[in-house]
Amino acid sequence: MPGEFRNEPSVTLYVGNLPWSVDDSQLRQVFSAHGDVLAARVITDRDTGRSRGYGFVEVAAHDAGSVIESMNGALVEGRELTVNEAKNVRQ
DNA sequence: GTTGAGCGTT
Repeated sequence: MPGEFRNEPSVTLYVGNLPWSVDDSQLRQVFSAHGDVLAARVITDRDTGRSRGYGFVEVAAHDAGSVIESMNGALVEGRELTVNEAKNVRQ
C-alpha cells in the first residue's frame, strides 16, 4: 500500500520523448501502473509554462528495474518513451 | 494553434 512506509529507498528515472500534452499528474498515472511513484515532474519552460517534453519520475527502489523495463519504449499518445536512470539526481 | 534532442526550478 502506498504511504505505508516513510523514507522509502527511491530511484529517480529520466523520462524523455513525452508528448507535449502530458503533465505531472498524467506522468504519475502512467507510471503508477507499474510501480510505486513517489514523485513525478514534467520539466516545463519557465516562461511559457509549456512542457519541454521530458521529466523525472521517482519510484521505489525495488520497482525501478521493472518500471524501466516495462516503460522504456512504451507508447504514450503514440510516442515511444525513453526511460532510464537519471544522472544527476537532485533532491 | 509552432517543436522533438535532451538530464530538472525554487
